[in-house]
Amino acid sequence: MKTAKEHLEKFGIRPSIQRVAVMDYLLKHRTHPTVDEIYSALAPQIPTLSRTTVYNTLHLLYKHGAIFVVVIDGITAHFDGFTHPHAHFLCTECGKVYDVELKDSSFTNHNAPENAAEITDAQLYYKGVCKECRNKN
Amino acid sequence: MKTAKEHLEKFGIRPSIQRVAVMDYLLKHRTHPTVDEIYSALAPQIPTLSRTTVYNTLHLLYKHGAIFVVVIDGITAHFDGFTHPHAHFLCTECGKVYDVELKDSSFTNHNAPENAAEITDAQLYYKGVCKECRNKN
DNA sequence: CGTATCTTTGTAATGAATTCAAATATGTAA
DNA sequence: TTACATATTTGAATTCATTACAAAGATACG
Repeated sequence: MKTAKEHLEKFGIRPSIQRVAVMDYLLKHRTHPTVDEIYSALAPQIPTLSRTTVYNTLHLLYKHGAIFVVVIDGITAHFDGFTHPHAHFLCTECGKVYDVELKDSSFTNHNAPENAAEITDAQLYYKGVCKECRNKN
Repeated sequence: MKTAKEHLEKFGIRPSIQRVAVMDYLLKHRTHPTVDEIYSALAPQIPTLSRTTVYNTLHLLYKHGAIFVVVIDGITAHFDGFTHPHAHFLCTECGKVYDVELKDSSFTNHNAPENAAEITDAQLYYKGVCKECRNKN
């Protein structure tokens, strides 16, 4: 696996300590963390870290295509360092966001909006109940 | 076109004045309005109308499958009274949300999440710049 | 008519996200 | 190295969509 620093440089982003830490966290934690989860995890290592920096960094990473932003629950943004085409599944019971492998990823092109001059992002979301939650009841 | 009242009854929702007004607005305005747009449009006709009622009503309609909720810009929810399968396209310049006709709508089944016990919703979002905005520059 | 239930209302609270200006760090040229 | 411009980080204050909640009002049903 490429290091976070290499990742950033690949996307033309200057690798500051904070940026490397955020990128590294996203590469190592495929759990679609929120800003607060990222901030809380990194704050002990970087005591001066500010929430604003986490926001700034995530915006920057997104703008350069280094991460996905997953706004699936309508409340909080989740972040994903895995940028190969894939969909997401939100379990509305436990709130977890799962990756969904695409067996057919050609649909995004087939269905592209006619009145679009440019498409920068395409996301496929599922909502429902995951098997773990269903088995609990 | 079916009336808003008939629509609500079809989905098992009691047609109060406020609910009919919201449903009617969504059926007649295919612009994916926000809560505030709906509230502002209806407040003159229903002077006692509360924003909370609009929220309550939209939640209820969504729960009964009478409308779509489109959270595409990550900030504000947009509402859609047209519930046949279709995708959405957000122009990041003007903020408009467009309907996207699906030429191939079978992808949702093909790509359904493996660890889902139940799927309640599937949404396909595009982001980019619409032709009108591109032509302005 | 009376009571239980459903619906609406408005205020207050929540909390994710943004704004902004000051402080700090980094890169570059002399 | 030093000096200066630029880039980045920080934290406090603010914004604003959404939710919580309890009281008021409307509706259904015996």
